Amino acid sequence: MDRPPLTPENFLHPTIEVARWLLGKVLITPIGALSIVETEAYCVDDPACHAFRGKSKANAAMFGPPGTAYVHINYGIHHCLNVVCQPEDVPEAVLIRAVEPCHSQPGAWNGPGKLTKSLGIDKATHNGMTLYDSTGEFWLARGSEISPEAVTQTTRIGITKGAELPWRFYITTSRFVSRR
DNA sequence: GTGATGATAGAG
DNA sequence: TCTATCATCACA
Repeated sequence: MDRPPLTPENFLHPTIEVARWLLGKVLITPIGALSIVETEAYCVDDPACHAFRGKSKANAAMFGPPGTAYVHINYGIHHCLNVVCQPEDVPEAVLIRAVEPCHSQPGAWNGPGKLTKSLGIDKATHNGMTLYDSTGEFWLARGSEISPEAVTQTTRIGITKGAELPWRFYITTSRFVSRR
């Protein structure tokens, strides 16, 4: 199975497009290959974005170079995995909300909190790592192309600001999306 | 030091 | 629909 890794310039397109484009791509993890079925975009002008109010220690990774992992904790307990887009100092990212196991794997994959828990991702060890290094434990690879009609675009979930922005994408037929 | 906030999950 | 729960941030 030939899966070339993604490259940093893949994340230099507009964040919304990257969020859409990331569907069907493959996340390689120590416990298997997972295809991405649900994403959300967070942009610099977006009030829901953690970096909207400026740089801080917690969101510093979002200001990093494209293809960096930004892991944040919300509600004190849940880790969320993002892929940083845009050049350095432009805090935009795509939240990976759900993945679908390529093979049958144990664990829950629907929902950003469960996803990172199942993968053993935590902020201390994974925040700021690159996601295009095929020698690492976590990286992104090309997968099947998803046709636009197979994708549903809708509003984001679980936020109180900017909730009307239709910046969430998921594969319509996937059973692993966290919510329709 | 104190209070507010939140990109969730799970229960009712 | 409602809320438990806690890391992090803003402010004093």
